Order: sequence, then C-alpha cells, then structure tokens
Amino acid sequence: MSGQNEKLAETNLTETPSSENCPAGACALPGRRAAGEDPAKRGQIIDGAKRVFMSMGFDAASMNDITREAGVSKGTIYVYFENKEDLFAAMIERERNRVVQTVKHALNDHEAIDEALFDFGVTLTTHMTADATIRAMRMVVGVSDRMPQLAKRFFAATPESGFTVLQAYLDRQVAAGALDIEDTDLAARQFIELCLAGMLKRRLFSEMTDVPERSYIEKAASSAVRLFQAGYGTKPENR
Amino acid sequence: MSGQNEKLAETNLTETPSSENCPAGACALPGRRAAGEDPAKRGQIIDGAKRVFMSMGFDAASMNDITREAGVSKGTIYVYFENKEDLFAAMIERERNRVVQTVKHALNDHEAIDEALFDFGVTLTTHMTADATIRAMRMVVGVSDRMPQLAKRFFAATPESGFTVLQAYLDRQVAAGALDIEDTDLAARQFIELCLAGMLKRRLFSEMTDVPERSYIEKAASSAVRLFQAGYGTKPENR
Amino acid sequence: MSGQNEKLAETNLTETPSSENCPAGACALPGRRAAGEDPAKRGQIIDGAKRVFMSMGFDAASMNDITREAGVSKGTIYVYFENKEDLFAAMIERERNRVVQTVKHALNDHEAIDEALFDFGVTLTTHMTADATIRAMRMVVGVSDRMPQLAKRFFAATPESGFTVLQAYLDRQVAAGALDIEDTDLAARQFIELCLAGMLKRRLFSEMTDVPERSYIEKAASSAVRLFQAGYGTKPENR
Amino acid sequence: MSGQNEKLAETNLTETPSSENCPAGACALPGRRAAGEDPAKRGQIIDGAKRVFMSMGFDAASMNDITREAGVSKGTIYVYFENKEDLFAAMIERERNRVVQTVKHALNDHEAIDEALFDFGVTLTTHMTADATIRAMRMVVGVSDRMPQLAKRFFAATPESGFTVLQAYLDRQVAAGALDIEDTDLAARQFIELCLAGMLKRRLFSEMTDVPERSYIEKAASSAVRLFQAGYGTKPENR
DNA sequence: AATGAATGAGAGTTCATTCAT
DNA sequence: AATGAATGAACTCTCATTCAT
Repeated sequence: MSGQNEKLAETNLTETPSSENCPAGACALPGRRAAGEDPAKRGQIIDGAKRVFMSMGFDAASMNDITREAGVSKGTIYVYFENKEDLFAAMIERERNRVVQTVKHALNDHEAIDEALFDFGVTLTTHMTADATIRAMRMVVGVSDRMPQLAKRFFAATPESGFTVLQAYLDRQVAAGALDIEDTDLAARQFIELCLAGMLKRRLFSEMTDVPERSYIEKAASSAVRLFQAGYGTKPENR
Repeated sequence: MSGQNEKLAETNLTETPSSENCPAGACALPGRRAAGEDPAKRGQIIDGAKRVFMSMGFDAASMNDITREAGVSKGTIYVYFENKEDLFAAMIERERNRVVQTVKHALNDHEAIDEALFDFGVTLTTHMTADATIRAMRMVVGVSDRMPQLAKRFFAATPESGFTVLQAYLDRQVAAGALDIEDTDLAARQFIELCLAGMLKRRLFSEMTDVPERSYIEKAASSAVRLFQAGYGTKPENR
Repeated sequence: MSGQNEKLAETNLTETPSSENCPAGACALPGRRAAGEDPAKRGQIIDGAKRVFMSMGFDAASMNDITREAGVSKGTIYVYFENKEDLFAAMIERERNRVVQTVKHALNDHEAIDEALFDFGVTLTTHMTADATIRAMRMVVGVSDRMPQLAKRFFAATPESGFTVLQAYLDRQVAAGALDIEDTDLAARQFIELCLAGMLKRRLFSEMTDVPERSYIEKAASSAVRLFQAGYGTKPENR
Repeated sequence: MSGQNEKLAETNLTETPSSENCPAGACALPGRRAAGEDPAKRGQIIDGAKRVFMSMGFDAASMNDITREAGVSKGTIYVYFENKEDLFAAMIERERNRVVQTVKHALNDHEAIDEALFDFGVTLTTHMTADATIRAMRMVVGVSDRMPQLAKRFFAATPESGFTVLQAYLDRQVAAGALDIEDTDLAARQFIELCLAGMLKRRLFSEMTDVPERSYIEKAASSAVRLFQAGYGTKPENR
C-alpha cells in the first residue's frame, strides 16, 4: 500500500558509524534520526497533507500546497514518502487506524439486546457521518479507480469493522436463543443500514451539509432496533 | 472523430427546407443556429465527454481526449460549455435525467404490496449497483468538494428519486390502511437501505468489484420485504 | 531516430473540413498549418535549440532556455518534438544533412591525383575542424552512451561520408593503375587521418581553441599527399 | 579546478606516525588529519566517483550515487572537493597521471626503428581504443564546453603524451641520420594517426562498439610503419 | 460559427549543496 | 572531523484555455 519504508532500506545501505556502538533499538538517542524516520516530522507532513487533501481532494491538491501547509520542504516530503499517492495512502491509513480504535469498543454487552443494539447504532452512525469521516470517504471513493487497494483497506476499517463486531454479537445472540436469524451476515448489514437510514449517502453527496442531529440519529437507531426485533426477535411480544 | 456537420444536416431536415434549393456550399446559411445552441452538437459533445470521463475520471480526462472522442474542435466545446467543470456537470445532469425516467415507473399500485416492494427493491438495487452508476457516483463524490451543488443534484436524482417515489407509495398504502407507518420518510429510506444491504458502499469502495449477482439482490430484497412487513405491516397474513 | 511525424499522424485523425474540397497536396493554401507541421516554426525551434545546445551541451541546456531562445512557448516545442532527446536528435540530424551536402562534392576529378587528393584533404580538414562541426561532435560524443544510434548516424555523415567518397576514388585510381593499394579501406582512412594530423582531436579536447590556419591545413594536406604517393604511388619518381 | 591541498596530504603521509600510539577514538586527536587532507580517504572518494562517473556519465551521476559507492558521507565529499565538477576533475586528473606512466616507456631506443615504431603504435592504439579510455574521453568531451581546461589537461595526457615521446624519438633518429624528416612535430602526429587509422573516432561515436581486434591494430601499425619509412626513411633497405 | 495551434502556469519529482548535530 | 537530513531551485513535461484564422 504505502511503501514508506523502502526509503528506509535504501538510506540504511550506508550505515551510520555510531550505530556500530549502539545495539539495535536499544539506545533511543536524543540525536539525529535517520532520513524518513522521525515520527514527529512524519506526523507533521501527514497533518499538512491531511488538511490539504481534505479541503481540495487528491488531484486538486498540489505538492506545493502540502509543502506550504506542512511547513517542510518538498525534498523532505520525498524523503518520507515515495510520491503523492504514497503520501495520500499514509494519511488515509492513519485515519483508518483512528477509526478502528473508535469502533472497536462500540458494542458493549449490555444486558438487554435492545440497549446494546441502540448504543451500537448511535455510536456507529455518529462516527460515520462525522465531517472527517465523510471527507476521507469522499477522497477514497474519488481515487478508488486508481488505488483500489487503498479504498478496500479503508472500507474494511470504516464501515466494515463495525459490521464484523456486530455480526459476532448477533452470532452470540442467536446461539443464546435471543434472536432468530438465518443469515447473520445479511442481518448485520441490514441493521447498520437501518441505523444509517441513508444519512451516509446524503452526507457523501453533500445533500446533507451538516452532521445529522443527535435526535435524528437516535430516532433512526430506535426505529432500527424496533424493526430488527420485529423481524428477528424471539420474544413473544414481538410476534 | 465523427461527422462534425451533423448539426446542419439535422437542422435542415425540419426547419429550413429552403436549403434544398441551395447548391451545397453556395448559399450563406440563413438557417444557421446561434453559437452554442445546437442540441445535436451539444449531445454529441456530451456523448464524447461521457465516454472519456467515465473511463478516466474527471481530473485524468483531458479536454483533448474529449475533443477527439466527441469529434468536435476544442473551440466548439468552449462555445457550448464554459469550462471543463461545466461540461462535466452537464454530462452528469443528463445521466441524472435518464435515471429519473427509469425509476419513476418502478412501483405499481395494482400489485400486492409484497410483490410491488420486491420488484421495486430489485430494480433499484440493480440500477444503483450497475457499473455505470458506480463510476458516475465515484466521480461525483470525488469532485464534490469542488462542486458540491453538482453532487447534490446528482444525488437528488439517483438514490433520491427512488426514495420520493417510494415514499409517495407508502403514503398511499398507509392511507389505505395496508401499512402502519408513522414516519414514511424514514421508512422509505429504511426500505431502500435494507434492499441495498451495504452493496452500494461495497461497490463504491471497490470492496465488491463485480456487479452483485441477481440471486443476492433478490435475497436482500426478499428479506427487506419480510422485515418491512414484520415492522410496519397491518394484515395478519403478512405476519 | 526522431519521431517527429508521430504527432502528425495523431493530429490528422480529426480532419479539417476544408480539406474535403482540396485535393491532397494540390492547394498549398496560405491558411493555417496543422500542428507540428509548419516547417518555418520547426526551423525556428531547431535554430533556438541549436544555439542553446551548442553553447551549453545537452544536459546543461534546459527546455526553458530553448523556449526563450527559440521565441516559442514550451507547449509548442512539445507539439513539434516528443521530448528533449527528440529535439536534440532533430537538430543534429539537420546539421548532419548540411555536412553531407558539403562533403559530397569535395573530390572533383582533377586530372592529377596529387591535386585531387590535396583539394579533398584541405576541404575535409577545413570542414571537420570548423567550430560548428566540433561543437556538434562534442555533444554527440557526450550523449553517445544514451543515444548511440544518433552518434552512429552522425558519424556516418560527418567523418565517414568523406571516407566513402575517397575510397571510391582510390578504387578507381587503383583500377586505372595510377595507385598501388592493396586495402583501399585502410588507405582511405589513413589519408584522411594524415590530413587531419591530429587536429580533430586537439579541437575536440579544446587543446586547439581556434580553427587551424589555412597554411597549416595546406601543409598537412601537402605532406599527406607526399607520404601517400611515396607509399602507394606507381610513378617511378615516387619510388 | 583540482585538488587544492595535495601538498599537505603528501606531507602527512610521512610526518605523523605518532597517531599509531593512540587507541582508536580515545585520544583527542593530536594525530588527527586536517579536514580534507587524508589521502587515503581522498582516494577512496575518487574510486567511488570513478565507478559512478564511468558507468553513468557526468550529469547522470548523482552525488548520492557517489556517496553510496565511495562509502563516505556527503559532507565528507564536500570537505575534500569543492563541488561535483571539482570531484570529476580530480578523478580525470588521476586517470591522466596513470596513462602518462603507461605510455612513457613505450619507445625503446635499442630496437630497430621499424620494430620500435611498430611496438609503439600497437601499444598506443590498444590503450587509446580501450573501453575505459573511450568512456573517459567521451565524458571529458561531453563537458568540455563547461570545463575546457579539464579537457585540455586530459588531452595533454592521453593522446599527447604519446606524441611527445614519439617526437623526441624521431628527433634522435633524425640526428642519427636514420630518418629524414623536416618537421618532426607533424611527422609524429602523422604516425600516430596512421596507427589509429580512424579507430578512435569510430570508437568515440559508437560506430565501433567493441575494442578493435589485435590483428587489425597490428595491420594498421604495420602499414603505418611501411608508409612512414617510404616517406621519411633514408636507408635503402627500408624502401 | 468553427477551428486547432499556441500559450504558459503549474504539475510531480530530483539532486547539488548546506549546516545542525 | 564527519555525518546525512533538510533544503528549494530547477528540471521535464502537461493541459485548460484563448484567439487569429
């Protein structure tokens, strides 16, 4: 995907003499870092790139813009990243990781299924309709012809990691007899879509310019839970 | 690429039969159209632009490519369209209109609700996951930062026109007592998302590279109808 | 070598309507020329390129320099020539053709062999030590690793075309019994080198900064003829 | 252009053996060399530069390549050499010196003139048509517009040092009455060119891609000796 | 009205050189 | 003294747009 470490290899061909006295990884010396390896500078570049990419899109953003925004020279960017695509991929990858952390713990095992699903739905919807998420998605979708692997990886993190967590939860509930679902893969996708209720699409296409209101998200989640229980519940009152 | 004088030919067919009396090339064209106003030439340009944009994306497509593909000169394009963005917008707009026509009649009042919803779901899903649709959506999403109005208009046509039709249908069914829905806006969105079952997202993000199989689309639609009836149905036989 | 006509083909894909009325090649109309086909502009570009390449060498010359010197825009250069190498090759090719014209008639069949060889030697030496020739040779030699075919072609014109003419002449003289040469290929090379007497090398390496004086060229040619007659002549007085 | 401190470097070779008594890195360098004055390091840099320049040419070679190949840091190179041109000049200069040593002893006074000339011709031709020589010449010629002094110095060594040796030899033979030459400067140049028989030019221009065969070199040298004796010899048996 | 040759700003990328460490 | 990360000017080449024909 990224190739940000190919530089590293090349750079290290000529070893720093000082490294002879220094067991690998042991001395985290305060001194100079190897080319393309200073995480702070790397982060600084990605920060600048993110601002530029987010506001202009991949193609419209120029490396000069990023240079200016990141506060580093062009040459430095090319030490840390192979090219524009690589830089973009690195930025998306970082966002991806942030997303994964957010969603990972979204489905706490509440005692009541209703509450668990409701919380999960609200959390996921809130996250997925957030400005940063939408912007990132737009860009990724925009370049997915040229960088399909990137799009795939990003997707795997953003909408799909929630899906994975939910499916596992549904499987547990089915096994426990609390839900009656034949195809938990389909059911998980359905629940997520019910919660999103088209908001993601409307956000992506700028039809909804602002983040949806909390009340609307809750309403959709609540309705999603009700429909879900009506269709997949085992409790008599839902029959 | 093709006949650059089609416009004159067509014009003469209906509006200026007098030109029949006029030896080719001799008379100085009283039937000539104003600059940038020949719909045939306009269509020809958009045809070429569509092919180029669809296969390369907005930024990667060059006006020269479009010139070549449309068979008109660069200057002519700039008579009909202000700039590249304008041309792109016109092309998207035309696709939008075509989509609207397709979906408009997808819901039949005379069928049973289950069948009507099922047919509608299958038609909409098939259309929205088609290659051409996905490509167009990707492009629109990709430039939506630069051209938000375009994205909005496009969205209004593609996923939303189906929504409008469906909501009106649901309103009728609620009025007729066949369904029990409090918020038909939300319900319509829910049904559409249930049918899509995440396929649109997966297609957009290249996670699903090929058009989904007919059987999968039907399964999702069928499950959507079942859930919908379970949640919103009134008749016992639909339970 | 050059590829300067690939543009032509591409450009002509979309034909000018006017060409319908115009038999190919017949009407040399004063109107606009096709892209990359105006010989005057082409010549103008090559002129500028020649000045820049000659004074800076291939690598040190920038396309911007050439743009400035030729008085055309960068885009125009790239319509006429594929890239920097192509432009360089075209310029060298033009010089080559000029050289060939010069040398072609250098060996007039004087009645006396001595006079013919002397005139030929003086002409060839004068030409090959001229500033323009030396500069061109330097550049060609400098890029011959990257563009060996170009170097070969250039060589075939410059030193070698004289050689071909001379060898044919020697063959005739041998057949007529006026010279006694076993290997006319070697002999022709020897005569040329005797006339040049190292001047080419000294010029190439800047050891001789100015064009050699006419008197020195004549002295070398004269001595070359004498040596040649001594070694290959059949007349008794040379024995 | 070249090594500004050669004198000091040489001095250090003999004057500071004291550094042997000093454990590596321990003593605060009374025996440390001044910056840019260690001849071994200088040689090491030139070695790397030679490999890179020879295989890529002057412009295509990057200082990074040389850094890698020489095994020293960029900063160090810039301590020893002012810039890229200076480094190139130093490398060429060193090659020059090596060549001079080779050719210096190529003419033996104790042989018969024919044999001495033949041996000299073969040695010189072999050396001057060798791959390394041709490569170096090409590079020097290629940059001779930018670095004319370098070209001149290089030439003075490579073809010209042979010339000097030969001219002195011819002078001795003329004084001894063994040859009858009015202008030994011209004659020496003539003999060298006769031996080369255009091979140098053909090699430089890639017209002859491989080193000439020994037999061809010998044939040219043999013919050169014959022509030379025919034109300049005094002894009847040489006629 | 239509053409397409010409423009030139600006794209991504490289690399000789510097200087803080 | 030696290092190599950082610099930024300069590179080749592209392309949306203009305007003389």
